[in-house]
Amino acid sequence: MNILIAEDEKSIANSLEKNLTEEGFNTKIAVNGEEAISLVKNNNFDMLILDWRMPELTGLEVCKILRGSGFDKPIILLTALSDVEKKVNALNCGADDYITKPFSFEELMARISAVLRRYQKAHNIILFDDFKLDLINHSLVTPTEKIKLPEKEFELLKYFLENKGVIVNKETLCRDVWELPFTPNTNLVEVTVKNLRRKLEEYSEKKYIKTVYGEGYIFLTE
Amino acid sequence: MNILIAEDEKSIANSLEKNLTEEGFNTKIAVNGEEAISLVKNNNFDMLILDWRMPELTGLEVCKILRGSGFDKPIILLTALSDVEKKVNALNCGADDYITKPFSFEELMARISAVLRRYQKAHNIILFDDFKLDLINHSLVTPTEKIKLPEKEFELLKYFLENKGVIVNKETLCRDVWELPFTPNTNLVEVTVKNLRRKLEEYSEKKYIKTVYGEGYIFLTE
DNA sequence: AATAAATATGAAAAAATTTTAATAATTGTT
DNA sequence: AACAATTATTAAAATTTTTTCATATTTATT
Repeated sequence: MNILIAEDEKSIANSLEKNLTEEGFNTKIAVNGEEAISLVKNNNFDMLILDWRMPELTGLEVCKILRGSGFDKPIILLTALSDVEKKVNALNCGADDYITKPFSFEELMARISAVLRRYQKAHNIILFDDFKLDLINHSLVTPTEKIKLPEKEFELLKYFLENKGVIVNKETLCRDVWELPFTPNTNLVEVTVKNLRRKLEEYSEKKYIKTVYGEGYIFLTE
Repeated sequence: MNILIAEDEKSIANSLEKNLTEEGFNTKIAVNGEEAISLVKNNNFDMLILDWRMPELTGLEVCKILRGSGFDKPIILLTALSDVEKKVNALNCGADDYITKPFSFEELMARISAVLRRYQKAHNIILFDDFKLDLINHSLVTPTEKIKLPEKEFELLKYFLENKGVIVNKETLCRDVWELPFTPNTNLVEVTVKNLRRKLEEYSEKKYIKTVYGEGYIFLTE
């Protein structure tokens, strides 16, 4: 997950970068609007955080320009000003949300989560790290290619992503993914988990699917 | 495609029914709001056309009640009144569109097409007759069951539905559905078309896929 | 360390899907 | 009606996916 932070105040930018990095995001900082636009052109960001008040090109103007050129990822605008007209203006220029300084990092994270959730739902995707699960085409989209998954592997990965960070046991998987009325006396879950693990390993050295001995599996992105 | 017409003026109701039937829709008429609500409860309509001004329960109130109880199909409100406040009110109560009398049937049809297109896109489905192609689960949903389609049959049916009423030839299908760089010297298209025809025949006596000799296939719903 | 339970792995069997190949049937032209 | 081209159908071969089965490996407990 790649986030661009466009913020001319270095202390704020660095603090945001530090906190977002700790949450598992990859971040880049642009110190002004022009640099932001240039970075967006040359990178694949999943969302933008734009400070409204920057010299030369404001965050709002960056937002307008990017939306005008077809950029469709989530944009959050940060500003010290707080009135309804500004907010309406921001949203009319294509921002997805708008946060007034000062704000807590927790609030920013909640807003980020909300706009990403909305974006994923609107586009029928589930994002994790640099991957995207395409719910329409039943494909895993990596930075370099698009792999059509066999149906059971797709369903299993989708289930894990919808239950990220939660232990799911084999009985639950048989019921919910396989839609079986009872758990069979064979290890089809283990084998399919192995096949999915193998497939993910082709594209990342991270181990996303962890076994919790005696309990089940947990999908983790950190 | 099933449409409910709630309209207390018999001549209007009958005229709408006649015209919509000629366009291939199945229609039912409710003469008042109460009957409309009852019919919605006992039928599976794909959309509603509600006259705003009916005795007792107005179309607007029917709309509010149904939306309140979770009805999520498209609703078009008809009214003789024409002012912005009424329109905002209708849309705020969950109507998808709003047409002022008098209107031409052509305009109504255009509005119906627009709201149905929006509904299908929002729900990731393609409707045809009493069927629904579920683009997320790659299933054909009939009035009685939900059939998961093998991938190639799903892709072929989706392609036909996206090109309804248009002749598509075998070369195009090889390129767009099979994603082949050239047309093979085997009859895989014919065989898959046969398989899909067979599957549709299990659920309808209508022949949707017609062969245009020497040209290709055309998917028709009438 | 020994033991048992749980899980991972590899191979193969079973099932499903797709494609190929052969031939029957249909269409259009002469 | 004869002929050729196109399409439909059938069966089987090929391929892919899913599941089963056997066994290796890991985990936890004593």
